[in-house]
Amino acid sequence: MIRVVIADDHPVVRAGVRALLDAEPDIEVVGEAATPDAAVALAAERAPELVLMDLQFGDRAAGADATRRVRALAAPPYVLVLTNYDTDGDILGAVEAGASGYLLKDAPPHELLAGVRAAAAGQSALAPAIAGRLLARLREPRVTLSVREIEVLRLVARGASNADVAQRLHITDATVKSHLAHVFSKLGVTSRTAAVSKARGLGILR
Amino acid sequence: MIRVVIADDHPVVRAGVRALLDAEPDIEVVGEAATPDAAVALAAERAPELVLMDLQFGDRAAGADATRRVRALAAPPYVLVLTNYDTDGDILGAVEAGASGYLLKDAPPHELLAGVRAAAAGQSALAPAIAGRLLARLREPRVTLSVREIEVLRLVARGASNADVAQRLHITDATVKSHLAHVFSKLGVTSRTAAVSKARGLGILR
DNA sequence: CCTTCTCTCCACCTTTTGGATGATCCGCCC
DNA sequence: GGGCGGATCATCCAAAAGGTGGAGAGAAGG
Repeated sequence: MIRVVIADDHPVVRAGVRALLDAEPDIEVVGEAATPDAAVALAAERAPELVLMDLQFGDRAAGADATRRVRALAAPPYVLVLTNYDTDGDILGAVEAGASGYLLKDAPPHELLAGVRAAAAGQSALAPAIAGRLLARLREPRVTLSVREIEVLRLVARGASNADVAQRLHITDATVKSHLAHVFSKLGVTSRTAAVSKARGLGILR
Repeated sequence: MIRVVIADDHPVVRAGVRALLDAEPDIEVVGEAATPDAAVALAAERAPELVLMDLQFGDRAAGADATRRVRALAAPPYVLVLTNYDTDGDILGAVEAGASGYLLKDAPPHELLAGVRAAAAGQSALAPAIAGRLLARLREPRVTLSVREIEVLRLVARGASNADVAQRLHITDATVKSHLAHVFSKLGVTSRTAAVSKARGLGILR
């Protein structure tokens, strides 16, 4: 019997997953959590084999953090991430946090069940679409922006001009341009708007 | 007995809504649809009192269109929109398409049930958070971009220069600038990046 | 200790973008 | 038919953004 805890802030989704899992003779849902904190507490208390974790709690990507904390427990259950959207940043964050697998909510039920059984057995369960993305990511040279560069880019993404950014960060606009030039170079683009677009796609900006 | 059709591309969500509704003695789920087309067909065939419609099918906001088609049927069932995100554009589109109500998937079950019963009775069912947004929107002067303007803005959002846009749309860059000038004016901004940012916030761009 | 990075900062010059203004054409509505 | 808004283009000018190059400070590592 696979004991499962469901962590998702959407009651509808919890009910759906529970309905799907309860119909299986070898799977038992032993708890539901609506918040990351509750998820960690439940995982510690009920000691399930598996936690089905949503990545988006509220508007935050707090699921990755919760995954990390669950995996840090004394007898860590496996964590299977279940989410509806699939930006590269989310995936990477979840895997780094110790998730055993990554499924999309629009996956057919049999795929969900297969993922649960695989994860509970200690195997990896990646949705095919996700696996492809991860591989693509590995092939690409890792793009790392410095803290300052991200700071600048975030302001730019909100529509700030170089002068705005300079003022807000207490630097000259020449420096802002310099940071942006580096960002452009790293991202392989030639304009601020393109940089923002690409950074979004890479999960650097939300 | 309230007869309901569920339209959502996520099997998990369908199972969840069905589980919640099936537990009620006065509600009967008479069909599930995974695509907009299937939703319209089912609505015509089963003649439910109510269609619970997701807005996001795949990556498109095809739910609004499906809502419109359902409301155009001979004996139109009420449509209750059930979605997880709440950008202003989506809300407005759904209401304009003839939706009786708008609920969020993170709403507690009793709110969902209340919404279903209200909508089936012909009343309006708006989640409080949504109602507030709509009011805020009404206070603001209506921002409407023309098809062409959105087309231009979408390319700009991907990092295209004026020349790129001009080439892709087979117009001169003077025209591109003209369109963008109008967009800036309508959105109350002075730069392309700010326009993209604001348009995203308003739900004009995804 | 010295090299080598990275991050931060800045100045000069060129290209792109935005602002202002005006004009033509077309489809739609009263 | 006249008015209106959308789409198209043009020109001129000012401002913002991008390209290039360099310099200092501190961390990493031989």
